[in-house]
Amino acid sequence: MAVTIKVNEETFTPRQQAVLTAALDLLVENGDGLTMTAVARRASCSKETLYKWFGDRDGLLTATVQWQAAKVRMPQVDRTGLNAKTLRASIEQFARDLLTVITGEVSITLNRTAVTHAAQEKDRLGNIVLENGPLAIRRRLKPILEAGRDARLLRFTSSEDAYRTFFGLVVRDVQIRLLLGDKALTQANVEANIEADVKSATDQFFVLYGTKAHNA
Amino acid sequence: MAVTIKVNEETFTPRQQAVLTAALDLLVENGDGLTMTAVARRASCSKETLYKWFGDRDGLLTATVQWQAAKVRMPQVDRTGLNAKTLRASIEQFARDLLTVITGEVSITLNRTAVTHAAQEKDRLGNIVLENGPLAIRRRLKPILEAGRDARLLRFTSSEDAYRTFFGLVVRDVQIRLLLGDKALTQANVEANIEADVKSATDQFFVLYGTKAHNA
DNA sequence: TCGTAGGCGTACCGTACGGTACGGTTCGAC
DNA sequence: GTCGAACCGTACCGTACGGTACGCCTACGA
Repeated sequence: MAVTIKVNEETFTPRQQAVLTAALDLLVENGDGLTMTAVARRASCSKETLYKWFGDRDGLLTATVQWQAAKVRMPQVDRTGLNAKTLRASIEQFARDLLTVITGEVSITLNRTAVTHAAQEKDRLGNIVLENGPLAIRRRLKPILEAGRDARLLRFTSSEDAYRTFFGLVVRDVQIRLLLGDKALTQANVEANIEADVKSATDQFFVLYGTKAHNA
Repeated sequence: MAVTIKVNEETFTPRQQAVLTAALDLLVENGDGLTMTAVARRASCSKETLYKWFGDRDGLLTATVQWQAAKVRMPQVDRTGLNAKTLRASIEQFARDLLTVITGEVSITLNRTAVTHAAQEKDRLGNIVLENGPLAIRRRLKPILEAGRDARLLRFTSSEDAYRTFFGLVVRDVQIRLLLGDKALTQANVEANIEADVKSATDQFFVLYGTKAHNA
């Protein structure tokens, strides 16, 4: 099925990006109450322009989500000179990036929008978010994990399973609770605990998948 | 802040339950395209009756979600005669229940609805879903975990952390992918793997939190 | 038998919003 | 200077939907 996501192939003009920014801002503020009129007013452009550029409301929404989601760029971790210490540092970095992203206001908004979209038999936004979120991390993490295995620092049969376990250990119930608007999880609250959670998740991951050599 | 959720205190009449069933069906089918007219037609009742019974659209939605969510009943596990074998069986049962629930069509629908709702500054549905989903499991699992610790079968400092790790190991990225409409995760696909996932998650949980005595 | 309550079906109202049309303005090309 | 393209602002249209009103039917108690 090969979901192909066009990203920035045809870059948006600065003016268009300003419009997308306005759309995202409204999305973050008012949730799904995004109306074409509101975007036009916020971006000081005419509705006609919106329709010319993005086709229809869905097109604008898709462009916004795609444009924002593509901005999430996980720092590349190099796999040269891999040893127990650098491996752990890399894993920790991935955990940190993952937690930082999913707890961000923008990510929450995009995920909510995509979930709402998916509730109407449309999976387009969902795919975009998946592709630029979890799957992006997976693409980058897997090679690291496999390098770790090759260096006899990790042990697993399926790197897919190892990745998903990592995801679970890091994310736990944080994302779903944030998406559901759990008041007990304030932004500050979560962010303050990120470092501890990162450390804890990494530790647990190494307990499950590390070899004896991993804490050399 | 003590979020109190009234559940079935004032039970719905059979007729009302029929209406709620109709509403849920529409929710599952059409996603968020739930209109009062559609519910009225489906339930063969008048819109006026809907408004008399539920106040407004939000009230109907809330009643539907609340009523359905409360139906999710995790089988009670007794903590008498706790030993390594029964503890493992209990944990496995929780994992199975959790996975079964979150992969169900109804649960996906309710969660999507609640997320959509949360995108509009309303956390009411989110709280209901949280309360009857993850938190319900937590309430029932924690005593088991603590009993396991008392019996020196488990070791942890915070039962809250232990619970959340359990949640992560079991759910991993399944729920968010389902909510986002990931086509790669079909219902059948997931359900076929539940048993393997349950076993795997339980094993990992015991590796992390079990004492030497746990596999007696 | 009559009155009343509950409820069905339908018509109706108001509004919000997606989408279109159009006049007016800016600006660059020639 | 003139033309045209791009675009702003606003007015406008059609429709979908939340919410209300009302006429009619049925059941039931006096």
